[in-house]
Amino acid sequence: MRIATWNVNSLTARLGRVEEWISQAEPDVLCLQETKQADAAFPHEAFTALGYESAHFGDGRWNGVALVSRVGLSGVTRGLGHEDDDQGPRLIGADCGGVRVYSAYVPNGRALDDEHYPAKLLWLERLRHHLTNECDPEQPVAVCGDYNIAPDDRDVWDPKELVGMTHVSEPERAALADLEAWGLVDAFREVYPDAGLFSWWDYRGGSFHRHRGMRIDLLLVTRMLAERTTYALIDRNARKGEKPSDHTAVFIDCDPAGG
DNA sequence: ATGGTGGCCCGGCCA
Repeated sequence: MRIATWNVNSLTARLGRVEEWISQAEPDVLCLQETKQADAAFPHEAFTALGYESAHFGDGRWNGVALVSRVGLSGVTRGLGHEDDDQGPRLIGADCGGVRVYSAYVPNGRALDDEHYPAKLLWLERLRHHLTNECDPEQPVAVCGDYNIAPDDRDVWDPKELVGMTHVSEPERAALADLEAWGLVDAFREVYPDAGLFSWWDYRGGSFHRHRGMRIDLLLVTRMLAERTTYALIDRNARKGEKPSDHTAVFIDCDPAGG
């Protein structure tokens, strides 16, 4: 079972690239972030034509997350299930082929002294509570998306340039560690220990060609799913060519039913 | 050098 995640930075602008990538990579489940669409604008029929079901959670200009699956899609939940979930449509979950899959778009903290920074930490804490309430860490669960956190210094082009900035701060990394303490594993990192493997590159200043990026798009999976993961890839090709997103697609291959 | 690129939708916000 191939599970992929991709922050597409507007699905309206990226639909052609997404259709092309699905046809070529053939994911079983694709988690999308930053669709920047209202539910009524989401192109379900484009995915139907490729043999996929889809579910979306979005309200217009900002944020927006979706699940696209060819192995079933049921039990859809939208949001954090918290009455003060006021940071926009950033989480959608569903049962896909025996795995509870979530597409998550973690808020960007902007800067350590910005009000959005504690809001980001709060959102991550609410995500952990939501998972605790809704899921069993002994079952196959995959929480995939744009975390806007580089888990450690291997995941940024130059840690020295990022001291004091968001995405690398100790509290953000501690929030990620809290999710891992609940029972999640960074599946890509289990396969590749190398530094310099990135999933996002700024549009500005030729960052992609200069290898100035970060690995902030993560597939966090429960232990049993991590143990059944056979392959992982950051598909850099999706960051190349005409009108790319600033993120590329990342996927794992796993066998949730097998050993 | 306090910029730069790209998406929203057309001035300014957001990443």
